Amino acid sequence: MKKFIKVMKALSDINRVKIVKLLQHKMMCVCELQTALGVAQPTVSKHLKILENAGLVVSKKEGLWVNYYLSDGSASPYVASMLGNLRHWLDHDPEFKEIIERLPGIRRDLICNV
Amino acid sequence: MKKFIKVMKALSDINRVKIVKLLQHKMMCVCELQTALGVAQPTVSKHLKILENAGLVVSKKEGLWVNYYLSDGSASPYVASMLGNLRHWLDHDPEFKEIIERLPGIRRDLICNV
DNA sequence: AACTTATATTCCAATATAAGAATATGTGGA
DNA sequence: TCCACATATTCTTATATTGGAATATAAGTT
Repeated sequence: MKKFIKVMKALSDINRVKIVKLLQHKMMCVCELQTALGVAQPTVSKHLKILENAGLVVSKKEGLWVNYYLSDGSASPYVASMLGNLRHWLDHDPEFKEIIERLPGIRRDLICNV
Repeated sequence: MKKFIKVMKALSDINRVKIVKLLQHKMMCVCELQTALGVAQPTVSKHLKILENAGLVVSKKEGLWVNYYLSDGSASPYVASMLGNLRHWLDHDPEFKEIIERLPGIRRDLICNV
């Protein structure tokens, strides 16, 4: 029960849903997500923590960066189902398409001082 | 987008999920739901409004009572999918089983002064 | 070790949510 | 019309959530 509510809450925020949709295209670090969403860095970190806690995303520390990926859904059937559905849901939503179109230009080697 | 978030938010509260699970068994009026959940009547009414607004339940006024039913899912694919999944999800959750077991004894002719 | 950079955490303010008490609304019956 | 009842709404309070500024942490570089 708690698990289910956690997943629902995690997907109740537009920025977190945007993160999920973004991660469908490629793994991303915090600063890339920050640029894509246009919010402060701590805000992104906190949203990611909520998503990770719900089992929707996983993180892998790689050097200075922390890369975030969509989870494989093994956390729970709720996660698996929602990630599956979200693979096509909202694809035609203008609010998303705009971000996804900008996505190719959002690269850490342009944002950060690699 | 707004529609999706609305459905997620509606299902982010344990009492509202309980209402959905209860309505899977039979249509219910507010006072029956109130008894099943053990909360104040206005609380139930407000939760029902949120669920109805998300398209998850529908209400039909019948005399003095307002009966609530699960919606047919036509409101959106999100509603259809979530209602479909919730038909089996959480069935074995102890917090739910307890309520569902009490359900046969919760009848408006015993609660209200018909 | 000192410095830089990416990310996480803490703290605070603004806003949203949830709950119940009190009240309003609407319907049926006397 | 007046009353009783089921439900909805309003109001208030307590709590949760969101966001950003400031700060802390961790890793790489020199």
